[in-house]
Amino acid sequence: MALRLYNTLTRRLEPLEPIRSGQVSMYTCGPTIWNYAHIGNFRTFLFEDLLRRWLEASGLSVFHIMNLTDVDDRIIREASARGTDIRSFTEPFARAFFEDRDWLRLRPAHVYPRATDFIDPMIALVQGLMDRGFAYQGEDGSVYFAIDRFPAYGRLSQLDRRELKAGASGRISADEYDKENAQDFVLWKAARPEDEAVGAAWDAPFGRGRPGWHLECSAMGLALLEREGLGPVLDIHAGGVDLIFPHHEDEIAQSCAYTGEAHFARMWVHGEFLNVRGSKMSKRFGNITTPRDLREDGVDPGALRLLLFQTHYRQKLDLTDDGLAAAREGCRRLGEFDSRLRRSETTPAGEENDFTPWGRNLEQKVAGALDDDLNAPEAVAAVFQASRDGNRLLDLGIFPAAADRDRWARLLGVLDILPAEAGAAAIVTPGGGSGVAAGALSPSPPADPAEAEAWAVAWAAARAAAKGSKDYKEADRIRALLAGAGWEIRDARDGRAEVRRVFP
RNA sequence: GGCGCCGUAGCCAAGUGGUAAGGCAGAGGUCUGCAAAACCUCUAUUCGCGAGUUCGAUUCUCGCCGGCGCCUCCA
Repeated sequence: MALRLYNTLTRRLEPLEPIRSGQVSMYTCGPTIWNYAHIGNFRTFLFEDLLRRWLEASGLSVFHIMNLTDVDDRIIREASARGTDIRSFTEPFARAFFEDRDWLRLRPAHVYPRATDFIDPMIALVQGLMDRGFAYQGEDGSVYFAIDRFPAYGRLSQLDRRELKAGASGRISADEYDKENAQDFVLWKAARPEDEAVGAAWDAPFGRGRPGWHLECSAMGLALLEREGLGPVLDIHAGGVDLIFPHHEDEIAQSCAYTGEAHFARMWVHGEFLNVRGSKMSKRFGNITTPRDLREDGVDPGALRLLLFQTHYRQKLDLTDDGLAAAREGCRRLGEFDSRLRRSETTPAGEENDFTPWGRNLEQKVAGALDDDLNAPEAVAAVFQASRDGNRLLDLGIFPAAADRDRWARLLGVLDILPAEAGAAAIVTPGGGSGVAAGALSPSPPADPAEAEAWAVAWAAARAAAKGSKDYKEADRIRALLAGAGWEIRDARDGRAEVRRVFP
């Protein structure tokens, strides 16, 4: 394992050195399930997926936690407006999130803790912080974290070096709560009638209320680490750049003040934002794009993964139609090569040919790139290069050994950027047709998929016969007819032809 | 006001103190009856602009111009 990652905590590339040899604990901040997660959220999840996969491909055993935030202001507001409770309101969005996750081929985390299932650990954490003097109760009944009692506060975001402009973001009114210091953050929010109405209030020794957002991740992370016997410190904590401050800063303060450890996570990694056509996704701009939107537009998840991996995770990325189109074409090409490689003849094991260095080279390039702070664009470049070189070797009649194929499959399995719909091909041999005369075939395909394939194959055979008698006009007519119905014909050099369904 | 990021071919995007990966698009070619697919060749003497350090800078430093993010519950 030679993976180096950019650690936000030190602002340097650092080798990943797991606390327990061979094992990595990873916590990634998940979605707030108040709506459909958008493609920006998923860009972060996608880079985390690559990290997860690369750790596993490197032989590490990963314990991956992703939380679902199912109680917050927006959820309460929306549940309230619909006259329902927060659980019923969030449930469909949790399901939608898992659907989108699967569509984008994200490897499922080992646990998806929901905030409302971890109220007890949260209360214990707040109580512990109060007992240790890090937290106090305001006159409004809410409990706050006193940042001036935690000297390390600001280390992650370099807050000690910055001057805060109160309310600069315009997102929060500074005097909404009763705090000692304007920068103190809330751990436990005293219950309001609106909270009670939607089931967002719980009893606690310090008063009825609900958890603050930052508290959730600390409490769930620590509780799950303990349950798994993994100690009080995470190896990796990841999220989007916007979470550095205040979310992750606050998590560190709460967790470390509670455990007494120097770190909540040794390595903090953050992914950059995805913009859509030049601007940040926001309701105001009406440019929220979700995976389901893209799916409806016929975007292939493999192409989308390819597109996002063609830019480094710490670089801003603009999602555009041109980019999607380009990725779709690149993805198609990789898919063509992949199926060609799978179907090719094989060189016996132990016999070396030009495919042997091909495989070694691919492996070395991809591993080198991913080890270097997850340089996916470079890994993708190596994959394209291998696909071109591989096609050339196959053109020359040089075939891969099983080991070469396995290498390709394993490395592609890490990136997972092949198209979803490959379009199985049926081979038509001249003379081996069904014997059905072209005149007897229907010009339009049957609805049933299996019958449609038989129909296409029969037409292809008829075309082969026409070609055999040099009736090119008829052959071209049939090819056009099939194309119109969504079937593509490719003639091979040996006179055989392939028919395959084309997915638009 | 504070902290920070970015500006590389028509578009997207890696990268290095020693002279520019990869993808898409485009042009020509090989193969083919013609296509498709695949492959080959070509497409930035140049990395926003200016100055400095250096034998040498796209890569380091400073300034400028342009775009962007965070600054208390947004991935």
